[in-house]
Amino acid sequence: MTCNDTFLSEIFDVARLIRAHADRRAREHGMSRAQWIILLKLDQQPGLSQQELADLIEVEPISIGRLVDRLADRGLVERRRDPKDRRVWRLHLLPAAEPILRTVLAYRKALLETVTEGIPEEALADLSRTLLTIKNNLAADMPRMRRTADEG
Amino acid sequence: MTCNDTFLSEIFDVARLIRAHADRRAREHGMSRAQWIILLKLDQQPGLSQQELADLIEVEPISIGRLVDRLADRGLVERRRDPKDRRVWRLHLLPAAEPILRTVLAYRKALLETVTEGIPEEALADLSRTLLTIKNNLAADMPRMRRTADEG
DNA sequence: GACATATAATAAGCAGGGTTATTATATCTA
DNA sequence: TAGATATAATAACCCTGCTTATTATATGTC
Repeated sequence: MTCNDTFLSEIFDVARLIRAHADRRAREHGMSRAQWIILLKLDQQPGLSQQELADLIEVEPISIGRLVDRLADRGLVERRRDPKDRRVWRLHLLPAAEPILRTVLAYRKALLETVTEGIPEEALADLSRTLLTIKNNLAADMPRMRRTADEG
Repeated sequence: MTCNDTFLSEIFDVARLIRAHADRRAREHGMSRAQWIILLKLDQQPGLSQQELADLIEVEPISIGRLVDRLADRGLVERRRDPKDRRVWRLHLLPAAEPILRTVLAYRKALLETVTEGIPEEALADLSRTLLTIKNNLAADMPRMRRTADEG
C-alpha cells in the first residue's frame, strides 16, 4: 500500500527510485533490469535450473521462463538439458553476455556508491536490521508465501 | 537491482513483500492494490483530475486512465467534466465505493501494525531518516526524473 | 483573429509480474 | 509393475507500468 502517513511510503519510494534508476540504465543498453539480474545470477551460479533461479530471485518460474526466452533469442543465455532429469533446463551464459555483464557489475558498484553517499556505516547497518525485522513480520503474516527471511 | 551483497536487496524485499501482501488482500476482494490506492486518494481529495492523481501516486497519466476505466466500469468512480477546462476529467467516488473504502482503511491500519511489530519508535524514525537520504541521493543522480524528495 | 506552443487524456505496443491450467517427466507406494 | 502424486516448464490470460504518438482543448504571441 501507499501509506502516506507512515514510513511505508518511504520504502516504496526508495524501491521505486532504485528500480527506475536501474531500468533506465538497462534500457540505454537495450535490456531490462530483470534481464540484468538474471545475467548476474547466472554468472555467479552457472547451470541453475529455471526453478532454482526463480527461487533465488523470488519470482514465479513462468516469469523466469519468459525472460530466458528473450535472453536466449538474443544469444546471451543457453538452455541445456539436464542429463539426469529431462524436465529441467540448465541455464548457461554465452560469450556474448560477457561484455554486458561487465557493464552491469560496474553499474551496480556505482549505484551502491550513489545510494550510500553521506550515510555512515552504522546507519546502514541499522537500516538493514530494521528492514530484516519488517521482513520477518511480513513473512510471519503471510504463511502461504514463499519464505524469504529465514536464512538471514 | 538486486544486490545480494548489500542492503539494497533488503529494501526490494520489503517493498515486494508489502506489495504482495496488499495485492493478495485486494484480490480477495476482487480488486487490485493499485485500484485500492486510487480509492484512498479520491476519498482524501475528491475531484482530482487524472493528471493530478498521476502526480500524487507518481505514475504516468496513462496508467491512471486505465485504472479509472475499470473503476468506472465497476461503478466505483465517476468521471465528470471540468466546467472550466474541457480537456480534464474530475474524478469522484460513487456510493458503491464506500464499503470497499472502509475495508481498505481497516487493512491499512492492520498492515501498519503488523509491519512495525516489535520495532521501537526510534528505530522507525532512524529508518525514515536514512531512507530519505537515499531518496535524495537517487533524485540528485536522476536529474530528468520526476522529483519526489524535494518536499520532505 | 491566426498561428505556435503547451497540456489532459488516450491509443498502441512492449515488458514484467501474477494466477490457473496443462504437459511431460519423476518418484513414491501399493 | 501400475497407479497416484509431485515437480519443471509452459500456455493462456490478466493487471500494471512504461514509452511514444495522437487528439482535443487551452493559452500565449504576433
